[in-house]
Amino acid sequence: MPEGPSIVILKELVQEFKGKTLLHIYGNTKVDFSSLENQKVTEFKSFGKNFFICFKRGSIKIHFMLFGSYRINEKKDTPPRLSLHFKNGELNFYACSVKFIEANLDETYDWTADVMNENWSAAKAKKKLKAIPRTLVCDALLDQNIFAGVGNIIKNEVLFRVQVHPKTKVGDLPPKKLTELVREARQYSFDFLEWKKQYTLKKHWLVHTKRTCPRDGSRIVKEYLGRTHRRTFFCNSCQVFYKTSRDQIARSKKIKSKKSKIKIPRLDHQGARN
DNA sequence: CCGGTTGTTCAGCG
DNA sequence: GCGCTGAACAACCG
Repeated sequence: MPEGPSIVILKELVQEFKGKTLLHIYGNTKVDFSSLENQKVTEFKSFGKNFFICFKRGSIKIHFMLFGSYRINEKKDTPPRLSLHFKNGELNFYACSVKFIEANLDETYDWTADVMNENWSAAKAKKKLKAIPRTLVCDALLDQNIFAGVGNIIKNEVLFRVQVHPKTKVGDLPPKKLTELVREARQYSFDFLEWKKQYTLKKHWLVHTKRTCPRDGSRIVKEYLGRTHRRTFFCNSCQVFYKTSRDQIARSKKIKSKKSKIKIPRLDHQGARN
């Protein structure tokens, strides 16, 4: 449920409650929302993996984390974290993080960072990436300040699509590849949205949970990579491990300064395959 | 029945 | 006080 496109689907599914008056709200959340009763839902919004139910006096922020779920006009057997009742139906949320935001959402979030948003800015994403050259691309794609909405599946699929090895550092990407990566993060998210709606998302996975590469038939590698050790699937022969010569020089200088005579061979710009 | 996970926060460490 | 890391949390599927 949790990646950005799934939240966009939720937003579309609840439109019948837009403008409707909240008659009753309850749940096992610690936050008290009773003051929102008899208030009208002004809007539903999404930012990355966050879902918002907006009222004049503030917004309920829902994050589904890994296990959250929802039901529209039906209930699950377990008690809801939050349940909203309207004249025309009900909205139930389970096992999710719930918060109340009083501040104006437009001023709280950088909407240019949301890959599903109409205000998404590829240029700003590139600028943010250039500021963190030593970060691995697999971590950069999961950075919600740069690619809000991108999750682990999208990360894996995007890296395969642009043929970049997950351990490549952001600063080692050739400029064209950087551009491609940023474009694909948004593009794949919209493909994800369409396939999810058609219930054919899994069928379209190229590497995520796969065992063989659809491109050259070689074995797909599964490793737990990056700062948060997330499941990463990739093809070692198709996805290029970029390493700039600058990196190589810096390393060889360091070694030389320690009186070592070992010469580090310079790699060309295409870099070494792992 | 157990192991694993589409994610984030936060305590505890150096 | 920072940046980093692993633990904790949660529910459902195979």
